[in-house]
Amino acid sequence: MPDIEFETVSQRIRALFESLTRAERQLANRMLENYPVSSMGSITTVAEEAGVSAPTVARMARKLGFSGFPDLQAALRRELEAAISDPITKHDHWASDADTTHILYRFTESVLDNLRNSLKQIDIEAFDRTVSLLSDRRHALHIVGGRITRSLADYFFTHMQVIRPDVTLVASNSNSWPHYLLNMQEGDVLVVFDIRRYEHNIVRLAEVAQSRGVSVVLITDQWGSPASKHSTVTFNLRIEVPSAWDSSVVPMTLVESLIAAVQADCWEETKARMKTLEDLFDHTKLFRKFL
Amino acid sequence: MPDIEFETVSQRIRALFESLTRAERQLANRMLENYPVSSMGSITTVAEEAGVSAPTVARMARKLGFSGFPDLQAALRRELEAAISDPITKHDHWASDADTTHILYRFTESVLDNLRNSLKQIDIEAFDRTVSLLSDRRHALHIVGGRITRSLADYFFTHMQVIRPDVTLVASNSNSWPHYLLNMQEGDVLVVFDIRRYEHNIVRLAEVAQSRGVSVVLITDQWGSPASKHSTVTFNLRIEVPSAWDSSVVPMTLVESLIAAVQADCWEETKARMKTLEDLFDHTKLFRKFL
DNA sequence: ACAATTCCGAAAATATAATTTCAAACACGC
DNA sequence: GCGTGTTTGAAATTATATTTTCGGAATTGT
Repeated sequence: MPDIEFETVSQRIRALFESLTRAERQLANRMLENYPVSSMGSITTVAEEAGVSAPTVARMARKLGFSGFPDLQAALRRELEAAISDPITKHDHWASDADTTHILYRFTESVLDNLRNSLKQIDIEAFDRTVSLLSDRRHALHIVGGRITRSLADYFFTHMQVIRPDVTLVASNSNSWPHYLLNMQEGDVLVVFDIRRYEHNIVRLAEVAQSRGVSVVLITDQWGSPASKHSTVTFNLRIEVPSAWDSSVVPMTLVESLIAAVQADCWEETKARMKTLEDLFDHTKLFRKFL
Repeated sequence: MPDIEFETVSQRIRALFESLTRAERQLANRMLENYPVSSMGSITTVAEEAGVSAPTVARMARKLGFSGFPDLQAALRRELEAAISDPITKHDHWASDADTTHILYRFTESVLDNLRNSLKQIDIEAFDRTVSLLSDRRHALHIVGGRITRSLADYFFTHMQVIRPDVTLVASNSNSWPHYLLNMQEGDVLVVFDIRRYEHNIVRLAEVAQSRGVSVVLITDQWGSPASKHSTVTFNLRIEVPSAWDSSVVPMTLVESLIAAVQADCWEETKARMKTLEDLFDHTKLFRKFL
């Protein structure tokens, strides 16, 4: 039986997380996922599902302050019973307590909404077409973002650079754009990020690029950047959140999905490139491996 | 395993109720009361709580079509898992049925899962504490990221820079870190992004910073960067997705939530700063307004 | 009321779960 | 790199849970 009665097991796991070892953290993560049902089976089952050994589970139970695994389970059952019989069960579950008004909760709800609404509107055709454009190593890829979207462009660039050769990040300072345009060939691809407070220069860049035979992929918001007049494919994403700024979460999700899809398309080459990259890192000792 | 797959245990109990004997009915009633948690303990406990003997419970499990009591329990766990996760998951069929195997769908589902699982684990206290740290204009704020998280750090920096003065983005090239450390005062705040393939240098940076009296806020993954030993607050976020890389969507959501919260805290000052920023943009015509 | 039948739980037998032990693997400081 | 302390799971051990057996109690039909 635990010393401190009013804590839930999940709270305790989170409190002790830092002091847990690798295998224990792996278990902790599994336990918190689908909590608490994922810990309701036998110690063997729980261990297997978390990918650790039974003794690890037993040790964990002790660390959490229980006399053993069965004791922990009993606590979980009591919690579950309380939670289920509680009329306020409707409570969207992941909001542990009465905090539905907390900014973190409202913000996340809003992001979840945006994700669902944006993604269901995306034309799979358009997505696949974009993936082919990005996978085509015969043509160079250029990426550009604006004041805020610069980071997204940078993120996209960092990954694409590993996946394939001939990837350029266009500096966000528009003075040097003519130089970049000079290097864009017919058939090249330009990925443009432009969300509201649309930037005039970016629109012009897209226009010029397209006029020179470059395929323009535009990632913009639900209202649409004027650059869409000059784009081959356009993605309109939801970006509104309870904040003074817009959210880049949905655009980032799209970017990562594209990365995942392109990477799958070019897997053989990407694998080789990643291997080389690893070697380079090892060699230059830029960072050490952990875990 | 039951013959008929689509029935719930409770439905089966009710269907067979008439054919049950006295002791069995007593047990059945207890099982349906506080269903299904009341049947989650050991057979002995369940029997005791229902006021019947263990063999009765075992026989009951067979009557209900299971191979034994453990089999029944497994079925209950599956039911419970489905019942608990469904209301949250709301598989909104936002995809046109056929495409549930498409990478875009799978990726987004995975992101949604990560969001729900990460956010429900965040300690609201820790979040609020971080917001106070970030809102405190008496102390400078430093931000640092690694190879991949650099973009995130940059994104965070871009926004915080507008909200408040004294914000520094620490260059990701570790050669210059001593210079940055030199400028960190006791009481300053350092926000560190470090997700897996943890970077040794970053861990050291956190260590040195903390030893010099700097509050370290660490944003890491579910396994936890070693830097957490040197941090004041740690956020463990889920980053696994069906891709060769990890996802930064959840970290970005946290970053944006923090931005929104800090901005609300410092609203008067932020509003003034945003106004000034607008004027500066107008003046230098760095970009033109649309909409 | 009294067999015949079914039901039920104590106790034994069996199966499974939980814990402990311990040696190999690992991370970490020097 | 090299030794030291920690972590970890396989295997052995112990504890517990589950099932089976079986005789007495309850129920039913006549």
